[in-house]
Amino acid sequence: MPAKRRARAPVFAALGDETRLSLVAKLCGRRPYSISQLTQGSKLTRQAITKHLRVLESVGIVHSVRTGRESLFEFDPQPIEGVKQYLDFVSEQWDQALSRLKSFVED
Amino acid sequence: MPAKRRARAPVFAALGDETRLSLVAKLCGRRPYSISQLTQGSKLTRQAITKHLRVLESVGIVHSVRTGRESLFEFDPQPIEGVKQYLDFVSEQWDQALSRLKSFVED
DNA sequence: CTAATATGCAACCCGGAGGTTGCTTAATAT
DNA sequence: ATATTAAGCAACCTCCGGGTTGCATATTAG
Repeated sequence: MPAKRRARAPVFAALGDETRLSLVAKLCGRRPYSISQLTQGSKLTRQAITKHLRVLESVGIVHSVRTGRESLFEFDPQPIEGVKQYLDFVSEQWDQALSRLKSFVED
Repeated sequence: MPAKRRARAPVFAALGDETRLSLVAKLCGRRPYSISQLTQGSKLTRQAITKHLRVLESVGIVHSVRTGRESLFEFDPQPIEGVKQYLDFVSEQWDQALSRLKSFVED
């Protein structure tokens, strides 16, 4: 279980950036976007966006396929699901702790 | 909505570290821990642990109360819940995208 | 064939994150 | 009264993250 926790930190870290969060928001809603498309509207450089995409890719939130002269990025849900499980675990532990406290006070 | 997303990046970032994840895991399960207690078993210095706790505190995942000569840290669930909402949003968008793709293919 | 477009690669900058050590101060135990 | 124990503060170090610029390369448009 702590092994799983260890594996999740990088996913959280990858989500810990505004730019990457907005990339995820775009990619989870529609099909593949090219790097240029994802750069449109951003104040950042194409290279900066590329770096962010590689970070997301490194933890499996996204994957890329090179087609012709452009590389298309697509969302991948698994890591997000994993991380949600961890958060559910935390919430559950907390609820149980509250329950224990409550029954202790009532005695 | 993008304003909310902006506010969530720091929470994800705070969770994007193994040490802090394990601190959260401890704190969400039982009541207050002092800094010394949280340092027990860790290979890190008390000061390092303190810094991590301050990071968690800065995004509201945890709060501290000074009692006597020790300061006790306690878990706070709200930021985690907020972040879960964001992840649920992402999952939902993705599911909808899949649905649209499916009905497109079926036509 | 040539120009334009989409990326990749590498060097470089800067600031902050994660960690340590050393010293000080406050509270409690003896 | 004194020794311990719990923390806070500050300086310092190293390394990586986020960004940029510049140049090279591969596709595709005309």
